[in-house]
Amino acid sequence: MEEPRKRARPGRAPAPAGRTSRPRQAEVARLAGVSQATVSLVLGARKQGATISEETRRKVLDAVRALGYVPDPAASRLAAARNNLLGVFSFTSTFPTDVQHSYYPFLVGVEQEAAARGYDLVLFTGSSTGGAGAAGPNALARVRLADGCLFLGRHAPAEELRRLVADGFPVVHLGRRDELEGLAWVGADYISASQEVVAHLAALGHRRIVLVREDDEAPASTDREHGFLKGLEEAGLPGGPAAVFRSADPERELTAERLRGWLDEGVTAFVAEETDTGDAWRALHGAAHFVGIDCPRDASLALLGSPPPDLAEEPVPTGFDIPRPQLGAAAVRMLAALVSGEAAAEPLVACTFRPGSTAGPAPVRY
Amino acid sequence: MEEPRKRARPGRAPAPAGRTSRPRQAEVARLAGVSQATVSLVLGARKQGATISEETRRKVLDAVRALGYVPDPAASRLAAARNNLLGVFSFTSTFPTDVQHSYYPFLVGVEQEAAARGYDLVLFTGSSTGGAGAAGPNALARVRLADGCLFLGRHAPAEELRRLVADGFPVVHLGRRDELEGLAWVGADYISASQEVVAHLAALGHRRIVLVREDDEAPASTDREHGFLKGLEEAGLPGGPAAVFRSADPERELTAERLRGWLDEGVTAFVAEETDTGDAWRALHGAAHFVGIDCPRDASLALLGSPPPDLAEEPVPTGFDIPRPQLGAAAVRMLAALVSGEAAAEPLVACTFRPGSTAGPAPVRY
DNA sequence: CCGGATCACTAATGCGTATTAGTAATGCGC
DNA sequence: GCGCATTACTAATACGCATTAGTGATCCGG
Repeated sequence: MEEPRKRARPGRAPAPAGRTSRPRQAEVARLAGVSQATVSLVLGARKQGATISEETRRKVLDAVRALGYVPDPAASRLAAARNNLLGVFSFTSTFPTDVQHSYYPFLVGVEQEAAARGYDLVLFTGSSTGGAGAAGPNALARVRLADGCLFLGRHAPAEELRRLVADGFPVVHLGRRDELEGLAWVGADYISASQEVVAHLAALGHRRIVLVREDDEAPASTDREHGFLKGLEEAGLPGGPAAVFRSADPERELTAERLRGWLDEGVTAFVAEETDTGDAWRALHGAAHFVGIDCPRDASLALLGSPPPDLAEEPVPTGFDIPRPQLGAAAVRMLAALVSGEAAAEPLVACTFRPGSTAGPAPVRY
Repeated sequence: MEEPRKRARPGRAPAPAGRTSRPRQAEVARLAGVSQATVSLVLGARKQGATISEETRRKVLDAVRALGYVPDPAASRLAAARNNLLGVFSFTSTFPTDVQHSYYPFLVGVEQEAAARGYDLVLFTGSSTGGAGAAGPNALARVRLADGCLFLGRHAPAEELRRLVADGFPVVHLGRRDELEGLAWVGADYISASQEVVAHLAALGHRRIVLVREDDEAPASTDREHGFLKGLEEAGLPGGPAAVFRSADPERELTAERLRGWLDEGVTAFVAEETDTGDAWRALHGAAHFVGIDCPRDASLALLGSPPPDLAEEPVPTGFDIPRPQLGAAAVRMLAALVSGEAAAEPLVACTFRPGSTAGPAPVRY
């Protein structure tokens, strides 16, 4: 009878005998007198299924301790088909030298929430993807090594994001982003927060309020205007285009004369939006100062967001704070939900009202 | 004839058909019309062995791009290879709410250097209690997923670090750490920097200089003292215990009287070490102010490091800056060297002398 | 035109753990 | 004492990639 030709065994070269490598589940199993599968079951502590006798469990755990067994994360993650890695992508450096413009406040929340859920974070930057893979149309390909990815900043290229989303790769954008169909995002609820600020002013007796905003169409701007107008309506105050001033260089600047004009018309409160540059607030603040307004007494000011760093020393503006850490945490929650296929989490995060000291009772007119 | 009983096939449940999962090498191979092994060979670009025709290589790479294939890091690691990931582990939160104590400045350099070398960073958060890594005795096990790991802060548990090192896992500690045999580290060269500051003072004519330090034995402290004394010796100035003052509560505080005493003895320059709290500098600065010293004229002050944030507004102290980003970069270089088995890189990073305005010519004594 | 060498690839592993089908052993009801 | 459940395990995968022995094919020298 023809003995089947003994095929040689390809594959990995045998490990060098010298080094005592760290123990595997197989060694633990041998020592405990059980099978490798049993060791895995004892250690896994899975919710359902297998039942293990108390004695076996003890034997296994003793062996684990005796050998100092530590599971190999690579193997665990491979077998579980889950890396427990969440990507964090920012097109610019995640840690820019200029701390002011960094994503630091978001990362605080991202890190916490990720840690709480047992995820580790992989940091990708525009430059890092250039290292491993070409920075071509597939610059974002490398993020696929994670189970899902969080995108910071508005510079994430739409085409590539679309591709990831289309492939079913879990993606969450930090900051509202509606133009991209199917892209999950989390953002701050500027509408409610702005509305609340107006309500506050109205409660203080202000009957005419003007919003100063910049002339762009970012969602963050339109949301604030929306909330502002909603707040006016709710309080039964005059809204409409007259209540909103769009500053634009050089035609329409927020001049001292313009401010005086408003005051003469009976406007007693002014609201500025927050932008990257803080220009709206700076202009409003500057004009008010120039005109010589005694801020909480003659007229009230409010800021829909936080002041720019250079104005941080001034009296705290009435307005709201964007809870950046919570935003980061919410983004992680949503990403985790997508990764595990659960129902999507809440995309909007509430801002917190900041009383500040630039708003007071409306001046009494005789 | 008895057909051998068709044994059912245990193992993993089939993947849910709905979701298009990330592409595998197998899919790439199918698309390119080659075997999975060929894909691996093309992508691996290993030094020796297999030769691949130019055409096949092109077909494979095209397929890789078309599918957006990215290797699974866990699988790569398990197959005893690299995954181009470097871990960053901090026992405390990497992004603490308190920005002052953050590792941010280091991370700036870490990220840059890692990106430049084609590595991505994985943030392993030590504070993670739930989820994947229970905070038990094996909190550090997760880092083995990466090719190597950088440890920040002095809280990394020695036992676990020792274990990693013993297993030959590449580890670099940011900050000197001699007590752990075989642990690689990078640190700032406090000795040379301190010596340089003393040399500067000596060149300005100061003949008696006193070091004010706190009463602990951290390497950062002893190094500075070492460099200080070395500087004195080099300049032919009196050293010995009398030149060093260890402040300790409540017995030995840096009082105004003590300072006056030194001045009377002919001391014309004072040097403080930098610590987490900045207490040494604060005490020295405060006492000098209290005594009414006109700083660069009556006596010179120097700080071996950077001032605490609350004293940042004061005149810039003469001393040196710790180049934190460069330290981070150096740590990555060393880690990369360990990972690739090259010769170890330089562990010491030079500090940069900061002229400042608190040191001037020694006052002339008549 | 045949033996050996080189080339270009593929088949068949192994890495260490998680999962699941299967299987003895025991308990239980009637 | 026979079926049926339950309990407590184990055998046999699969996960995705790297590695290596092997296999045709082609080339080359004599």
